[in-house]
Amino acid sequence: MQTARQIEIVEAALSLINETGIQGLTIKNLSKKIGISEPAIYRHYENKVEILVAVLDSFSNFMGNIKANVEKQSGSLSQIEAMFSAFFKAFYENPSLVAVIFSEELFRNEPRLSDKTSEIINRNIEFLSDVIRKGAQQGDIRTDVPANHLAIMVMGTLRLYVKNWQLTGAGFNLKVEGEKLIRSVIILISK
Amino acid sequence: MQTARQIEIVEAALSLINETGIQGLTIKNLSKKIGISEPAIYRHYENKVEILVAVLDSFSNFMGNIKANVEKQSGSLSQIEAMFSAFFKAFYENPSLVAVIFSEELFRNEPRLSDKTSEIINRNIEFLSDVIRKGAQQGDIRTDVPANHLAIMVMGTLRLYVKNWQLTGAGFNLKVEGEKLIRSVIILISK
Amino acid sequence: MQTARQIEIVEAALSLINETGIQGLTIKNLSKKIGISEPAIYRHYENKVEILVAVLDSFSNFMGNIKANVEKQSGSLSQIEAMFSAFFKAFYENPSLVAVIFSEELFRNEPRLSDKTSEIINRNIEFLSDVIRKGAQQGDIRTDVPANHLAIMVMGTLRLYVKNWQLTGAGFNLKVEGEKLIRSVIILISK
Amino acid sequence: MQTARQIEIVEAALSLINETGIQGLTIKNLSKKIGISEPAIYRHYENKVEILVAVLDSFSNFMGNIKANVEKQSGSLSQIEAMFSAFFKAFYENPSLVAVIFSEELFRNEPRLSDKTSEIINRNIEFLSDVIRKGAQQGDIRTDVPANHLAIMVMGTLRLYVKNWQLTGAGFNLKVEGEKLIRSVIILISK
DNA sequence: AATGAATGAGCATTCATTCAT
DNA sequence: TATGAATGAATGCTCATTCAT
Repeated sequence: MQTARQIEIVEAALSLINETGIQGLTIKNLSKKIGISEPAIYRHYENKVEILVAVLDSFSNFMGNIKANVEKQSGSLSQIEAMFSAFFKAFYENPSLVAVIFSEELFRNEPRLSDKTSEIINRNIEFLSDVIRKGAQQGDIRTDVPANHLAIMVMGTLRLYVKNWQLTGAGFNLKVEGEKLIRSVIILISK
Repeated sequence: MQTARQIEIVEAALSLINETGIQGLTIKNLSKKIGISEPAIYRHYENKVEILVAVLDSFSNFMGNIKANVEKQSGSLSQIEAMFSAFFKAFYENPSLVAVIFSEELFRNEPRLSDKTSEIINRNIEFLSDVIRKGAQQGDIRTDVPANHLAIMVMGTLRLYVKNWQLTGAGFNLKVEGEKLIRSVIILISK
Repeated sequence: MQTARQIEIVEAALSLINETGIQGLTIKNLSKKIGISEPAIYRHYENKVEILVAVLDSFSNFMGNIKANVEKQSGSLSQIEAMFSAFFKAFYENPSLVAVIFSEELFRNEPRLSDKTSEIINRNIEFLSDVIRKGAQQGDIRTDVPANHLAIMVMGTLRLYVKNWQLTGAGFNLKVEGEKLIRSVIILISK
Repeated sequence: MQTARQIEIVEAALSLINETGIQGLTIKNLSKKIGISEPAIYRHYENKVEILVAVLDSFSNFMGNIKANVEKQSGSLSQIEAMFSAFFKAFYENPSLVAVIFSEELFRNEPRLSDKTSEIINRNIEFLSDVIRKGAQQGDIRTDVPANHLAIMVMGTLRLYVKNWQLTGAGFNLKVEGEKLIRSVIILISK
């Protein structure tokens, strides 16, 4: 379980990553943002890597929640639609998350972080593959293309779209425009 | 024009990024790799940002070359196929490039770098959109989905696939497996 | 008088010094070893110096006990023999003590500690000098060499031998080998 | 070979150890003493341990020189006498060395340093044992006590005496009083 | 008697960059 | 064209100690 301070630290880290990139996530900036001294941070997390692990874990949980909700939907296409919607909504409301999902390059030096990162990506693709496979069995999704290829396409589309949104400085309405993209994706993978 | 030393520096930077991530690209490491002193670097590039600009420029040129070749192909689907093939081949033979294409997160602090980065991404999507639009006009590519959506899907698929290849430590044959993915993509976007 | 907790702290400090050197004696390590919080330490000792003073005092007491027992022996040579024996036995059974006896270098900054340290050394030499002087008067110990010189030799021999034993990682049997050394020392100083 | 700056750093380290103990040997103090910035130190030594290694090496060389001179003497007793004399003279003129010879306790955490330290001690005892053994063969030194015991006694005497001199704050004339101690030692080990 | 939370001061080290040669 | 020497600013982290509870 996380203490209130730990949650506060993770949130501060998240928004710091969002504002200034991972490079800006220093213990000094973190402590300044929270309004405590630098050593105080170490009372709550053993070191910086542990904080990033917590950030990734919170992101992982957040993903898990989305999936849990998505699975309640009936029909694979509806599930994928719901998944995209949930993602876009979450990123729209909490842009900090975008920075995390694309921080893999920065975590490369620390095995614990890079492992967690690729684990998250793979779990998402795995999940999507399952959904698609079921949809194919039920006759909703096309079968002339392997399910894992479809999964990569769907996930890759999502990622690039969100990334672009971030690069434009949230220059378009991710929720609204995203809905349109979803429909295009659905058309493409439907039988 | 670039001097021999400048090219050497850019190449060293590229392979350093590949081996140790952007974090490992320090002037010290760079000079050690080339076998000159640290200040000597500054004889050839004004500062570190300038080196990264040169890295991105060389990547941009490399992209331009691919596109020029691709345009010689007749038929939009063949062009997309050729583009994918060329990408996979290039990344396969020169994995350092992968690190650069996903380094956006690290360039965020430096406007010149982040601009160049998003410019590269957008140019690629733009190019793909054009190709797709033409293909749609010629009746090769489906028209029930906007061209720019298709472009994002195609480009997003490519990116995520290459990223995954990198994350697995080049754990599968990008060229061979990539060809299969191309075929799936072609199936999806064909009329 | 010392409370149970105070004794516990001194003992923990002693074994911490033995395991990791004086550098490893931090309030954090100390509290971890005892199983209480860091501030709790300050309930029992005003500060770290006070703990070290207590450690030195306990060492001083331990020395005093040895001497008291030694003085019951009749004959100076037997007393010296007994003293050596007692030392070797004590260090053998409680290697932590060795670290303390050679920690002078680290106590230099704190006058209270360095004073206590040199006081312990001097008291030992003084004690030995007395024993030797008496032995000389009784005709057991040679008189062609000043008693205080003999005392330094005897004490110096003891220290270096114990130090070596520590440096070898208790690589030989201090009690058994020590007995042989005692005999050599006795031969040398006997009349 | 050492550069002028490296020698300067080692000497500054040595005198810093002498003045404030090993605890006072920080990069900050070191750079302040030399009059350069902290990072400048790292241009000349890779890290702090490397500086301490250099300090120990210079001490080791200094010991080697003494021994080389000592071996020119004819007769084991003269050699031991000369060795003591040289030691006392060196410590008297350069008290910083005393701090180093007794810093073992502080080097315990760093294997490279603790190894070097015990190597120096053992080499000295070894050297003395050899000298004594030869003296015994030539009939100058007593044979009723093992040579290595005599070596430990001689070396231990030296160490404790020098230590005491340091603890008294150079409160007596090490050279003059030392000569007297040498004579006592010689008397004891002579046949 | 004990603790969770916090802190000022300090530490070794790294970084991009500059300057005299 | 290159280098040895240097630096200001920063980084992650540790330490002994304090304070409110």
